[in-house]
Amino acid sequence: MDKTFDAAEAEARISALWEQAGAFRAGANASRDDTFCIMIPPPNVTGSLHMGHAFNNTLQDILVRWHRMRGFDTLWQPGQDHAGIATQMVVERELAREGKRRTDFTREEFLAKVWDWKRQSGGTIIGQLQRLGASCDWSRNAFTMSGAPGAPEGEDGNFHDAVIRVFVDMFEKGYIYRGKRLVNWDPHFETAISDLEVEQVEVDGQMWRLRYPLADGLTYEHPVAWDEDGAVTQTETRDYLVVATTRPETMLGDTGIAVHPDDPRYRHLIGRDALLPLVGRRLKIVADAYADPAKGTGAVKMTPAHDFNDWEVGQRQSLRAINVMNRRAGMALAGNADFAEGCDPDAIARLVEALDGADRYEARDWIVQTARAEGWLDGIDPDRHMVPHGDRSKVAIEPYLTDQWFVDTAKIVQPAIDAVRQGRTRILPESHEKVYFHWLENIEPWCISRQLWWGHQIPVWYDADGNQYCAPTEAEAQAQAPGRTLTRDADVLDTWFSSGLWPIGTLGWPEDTPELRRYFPTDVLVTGFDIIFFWVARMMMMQLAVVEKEPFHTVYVHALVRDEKGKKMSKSLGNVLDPLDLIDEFGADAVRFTLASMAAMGRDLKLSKDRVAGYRNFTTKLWNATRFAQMNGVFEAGVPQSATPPAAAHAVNRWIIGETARIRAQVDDALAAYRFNDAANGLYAHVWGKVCDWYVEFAKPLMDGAHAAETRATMRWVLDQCYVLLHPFMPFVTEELWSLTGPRAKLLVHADWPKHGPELIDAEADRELNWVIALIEAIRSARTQLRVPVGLKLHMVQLALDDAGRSAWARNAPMIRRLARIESLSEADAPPRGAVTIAVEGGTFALPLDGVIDIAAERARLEKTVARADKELGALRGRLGNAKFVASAPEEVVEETREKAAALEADIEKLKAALMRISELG
RNA sequence: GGGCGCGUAGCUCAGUGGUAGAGCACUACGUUGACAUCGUAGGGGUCACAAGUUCGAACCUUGUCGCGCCCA
Repeated sequence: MDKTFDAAEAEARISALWEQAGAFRAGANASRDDTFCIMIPPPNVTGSLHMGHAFNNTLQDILVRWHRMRGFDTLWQPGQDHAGIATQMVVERELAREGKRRTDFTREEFLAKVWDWKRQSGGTIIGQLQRLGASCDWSRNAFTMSGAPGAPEGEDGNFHDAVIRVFVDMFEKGYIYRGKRLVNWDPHFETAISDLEVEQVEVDGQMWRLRYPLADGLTYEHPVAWDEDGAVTQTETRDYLVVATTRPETMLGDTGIAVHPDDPRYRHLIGRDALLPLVGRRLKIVADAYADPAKGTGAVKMTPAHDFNDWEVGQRQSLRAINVMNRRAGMALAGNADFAEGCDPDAIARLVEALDGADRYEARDWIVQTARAEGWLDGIDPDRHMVPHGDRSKVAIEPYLTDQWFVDTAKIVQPAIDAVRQGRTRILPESHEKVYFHWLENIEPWCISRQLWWGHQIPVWYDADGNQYCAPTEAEAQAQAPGRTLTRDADVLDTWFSSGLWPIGTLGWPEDTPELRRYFPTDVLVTGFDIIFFWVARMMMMQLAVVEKEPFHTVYVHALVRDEKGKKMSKSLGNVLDPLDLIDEFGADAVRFTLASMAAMGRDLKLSKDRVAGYRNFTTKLWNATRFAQMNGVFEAGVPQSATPPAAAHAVNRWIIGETARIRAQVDDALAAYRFNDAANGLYAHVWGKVCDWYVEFAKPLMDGAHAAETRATMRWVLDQCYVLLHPFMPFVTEELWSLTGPRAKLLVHADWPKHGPELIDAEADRELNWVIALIEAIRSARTQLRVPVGLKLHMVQLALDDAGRSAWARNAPMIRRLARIESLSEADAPPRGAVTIAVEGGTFALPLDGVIDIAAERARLEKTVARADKELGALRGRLGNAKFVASAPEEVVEETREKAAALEADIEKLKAALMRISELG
């Protein structure tokens, strides 16, 4: 064996080995009826692996490998999401390089280009997940557009069928409708997007105050001076209202002005009119509590077609909604009958001339300048406010009035709420349940139509009268409309509509496949909280609406590796951490182990490269423990290799066997509770802190002599257990070590997970080895502090020792002597002159160092130790002296405290005696 | 404005009532039958602050300060 594990060389080879063996196939290694199924959160087909993916998939892989090794019939279903906008964007960008636009092609031609792109670049993330070691059943890789019309060969799954079936099903149940509503319109992609795809961005903008004249000679009194108590002392008469807006360009669509019904300034104006500057449209002044008298002038202009709040007010107050924009957020004025209605034709002509087709921001400038020139600009205030932006396009979203398809979420939300409320699906950590409930209980209709080409085209046809025919195929739609000419709705469905069906769609639904019967409902969903609404809640609603079952019993919501762009990371590290770079540098095992060890529930993780390096060192440590074993004949043919531990006689061997049983239970408990960090950290402490630091050292002197055979057998078993238990976390190095350490019936990926329990723990061996370790540590500590040369072997005197100590010494003397560098031991009643005292449970030893040690240093050492012990004893006695403590604390706590105090007292006594002696010397 | 969360060693973080831990970093020493990607020993924290509950609080309650995220 080399001195280190060559991850770069081994990982590809081992990946290929697993793949060849079909090790990840659904049901591989199954030895029982229980199934375990995880659906991968499908990454975008445009995506490449970032830290969030690495984290998410590491956790899934740990669960999957753990279950597979335990014999569950396991399926980890992989796949990608077609990512409508993102993918169309990527392909359009490529076309733009050739100076072409999407609209230069027919829809079919364009879609063929998207499929081409998908074939060439869409598999990137699969290869990256494989580098991470993700043990998905890649033979079942799914895609949310598979089977769509125009899909090339090799994309012939039936996901499209599932999506269309669900749409038709939900349409027929009345869960889906088409309606004219305000939607979030992305003027860059020229499509509607859902609320969730909108980001609020705070921008420094301005608030423009505009004067709208009152019609018919109306006036009102506007306060201009106040007294100390805020009462108005002076007013001025105005024949105009001042309204404030951050978006002057929308004023062309104004159809009213809202004032608060109780606002005394305006009460007499309610029901009367103001006049819209520029065009002279009469604006009804309406009373609506939406207008806040304390904000601005208390009069708010209403633009129902271009603002969500105004739309609500408009609905209540029967205001017209006039759309003055086109799909690109330019002004749409020419031939706009709604806009022209009731306005002065000359004014309309002027505006068409000046603004028709102008971009919204140009229109804003023109309107502000004109207002200033014409004297109705009242003023400008700087204003910091939130502006909605498209999460993909990064341009400001327009509330836009169009016909769109909606899921009437109110009708399907309740079962999704009940499922979690009643515990059929559990969300971990629980704090996220609140978020889930809050969103679902306040759910808005879900806009599912997108004005894109890449996606599942809506299965609805219209006749000349606009009647809707919803059916899975054109023929079936036609059958509903005999003799009529039908045209299909051009829009496609929101990508999340299809990924909402991921659990059933990937398993073959609507067909009744064996996989669907076997693996659905699935078990656990592992995902980041950023898509609880996008995906988790919608999957819950849709699965319940379609197949009336919860798609999974547990949702494990992990924290985010924040700042993908590295803002926070750059502070400490100076750059972004790319998981693939990290894998190149440290190996996939180290990256995975790092992520697992930091996966404390509900807390973000900030990765540091040092930490990854530390876990790379951990793989080396395990590697070298194996290397030691190999050099000492542990893997020779004569040494039994077994899943059950050898019947060992020596306490050292019995002890480490018990420790192994402990860590196995600890790992299982931690994983069952999704405490990945506890499992990983426990394994780290076991392998490094127990096996390498102590057991391997203890074993060295045992490699010859009476216990040689059982020690080799024990070490073989203990290391095997390390490989098995670590495998879900570090699959590559463990698989490699498994193959290097003897002929094996199966790959490690399919090795049996141990079931051993507390019966392997030998309490006596445990006590004995803990005593031995404490003694060695005490001697080492004393030696270092007294600057005894490391290489110097010392004689030691046993002053007093109880029976347990004596037999522990007898059995473990070679280990103690070796690790503490003790040459010989003699007994005496009193310590020799100038000796250093070593106090352990049940006894005292002395190291005669007259002439070798610094008396003052030893006195300082003892004083420090005594002071520390005294302080602790004081605290313990304080507690024991408190009658209330003894009365109210649990008995075992009191008893434990008493024992601790007694042990400390004994220690202190010994140390003080030693201190007396040393003081006499100097 | 509402909600959630965080503030523990120099750094990154564990720790859900019994008196504080890990890794890294740091200091000293070190070629002891695998490992310097290592070993041994060590230094370092009034657990943000304040009040309360309790025999006992990093942990529970309330408030304050600071920070982050989500939603309006």
